[in-house]
Amino acid sequence: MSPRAINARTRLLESARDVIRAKGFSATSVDDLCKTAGVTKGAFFHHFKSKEELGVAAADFWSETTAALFAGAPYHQPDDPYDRLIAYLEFRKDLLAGDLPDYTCLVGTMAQEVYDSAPAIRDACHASISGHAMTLVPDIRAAMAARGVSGFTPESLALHTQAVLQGAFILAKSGNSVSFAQDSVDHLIRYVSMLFSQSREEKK
Amino acid sequence: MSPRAINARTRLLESARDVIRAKGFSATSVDDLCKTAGVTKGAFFHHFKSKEELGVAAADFWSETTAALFAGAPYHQPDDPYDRLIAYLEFRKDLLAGDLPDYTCLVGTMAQEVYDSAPAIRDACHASISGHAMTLVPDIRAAMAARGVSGFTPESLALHTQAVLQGAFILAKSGNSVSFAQDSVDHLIRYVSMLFSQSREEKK
DNA sequence: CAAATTACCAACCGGTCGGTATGTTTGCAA
DNA sequence: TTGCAAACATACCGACCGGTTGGTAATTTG
Repeated sequence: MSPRAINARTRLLESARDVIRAKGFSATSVDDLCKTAGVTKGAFFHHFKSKEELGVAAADFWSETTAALFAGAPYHQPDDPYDRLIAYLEFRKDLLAGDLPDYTCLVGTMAQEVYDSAPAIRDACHASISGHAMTLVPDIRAAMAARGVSGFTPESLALHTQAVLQGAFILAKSGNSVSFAQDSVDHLIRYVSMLFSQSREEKK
Repeated sequence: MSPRAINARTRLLESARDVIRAKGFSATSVDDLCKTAGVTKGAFFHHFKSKEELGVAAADFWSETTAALFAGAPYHQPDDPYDRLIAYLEFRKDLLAGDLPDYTCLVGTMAQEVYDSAPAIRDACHASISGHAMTLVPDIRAAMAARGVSGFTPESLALHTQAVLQGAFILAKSGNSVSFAQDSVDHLIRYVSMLFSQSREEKK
């Protein structure tokens, strides 16, 4: 790929990431993206055969960049799987900074909009959310085993953390304040810490 | 208001409720709504001065109809506030039936899309979510007092339940399966039951 | 009952949408 | 140097968008 190609295609994907998070997928026009990326419409349709294909590519791009972000994050350092899980949630809470469109989730936003009109985008969004959740499963499974916790699957708890985060974004958007999201993540952290607390044998 | 008016305006709001939940706000055209409601575009702009005003009216309509639904629901019957709270969550889980667009939340869908392009709609959505959440606060507060639970506000827990539900809808849509939502509500019920379990004094 | 108001309609408007047709430029290989 | 494909740019299209128009029919009001 030539240097020019890297710039145009990548800049379009970065523009999609930013503009779609702010305006939504449907309300974002191809011209919007071209203008933001500083390319022409011809370049757009050279790299993506349709707006829908860009949506899929944007979801995949999101998967890759967020995977790199989380892989390099410090929450993997604790030795205990449970501590790593809590550190992950604290890390997610710390990410709730800056302007609203900067910390919300591209694929959560898109999935809601296109789930019945663009199945390909929806599937890419699901793969992104689910794929990220699955990175938590080994630690959840190990923590459950180490502390004798049962009654649910590791996968369901991993997905539940993502559900809380997605819901927290919606509350933050509608209420126009990040504090709604922070409060919900606090409840999630409390839930996980209670799930794995040593005194669970006390439950009736 | 004349019979004719009731029909056209209400049918437009009902169409908005159904079509927007399926396609999203931006992707829903005024012509779509008119065709679904069986009225002309002139009638649409007679009742609503803009598409945005319809969005606000649809959010308000949603608030009213869901308030009536929950007011008449059976989860208010238990004598204990905690039991009522659990019954509410079970009721929400029972509502997860039928096709996806039938049980998802109109205002959660809209808020995500329009939060920076149509503040009036966003505020109406927030009022709807928040207003419904606040109906849970008295029971949460009473349950906290009765069982000596503290460490968070009743309001934050009420909003957290809505965050989980909104996030559950996103997972259900992206994964195209209601089971994702049901699993998350199960985790929420487990969280609430642990919060108010009698053995909480065991916590370290 | 006449006047005013509301409810509604069909046709239409300027503008924007996603997408295409047809170039021109660039980088690289032979 | 030339050939050639990929990487862009320009100009444009038909369809559709939200919204407006001028008008008619029904209802309410004094």
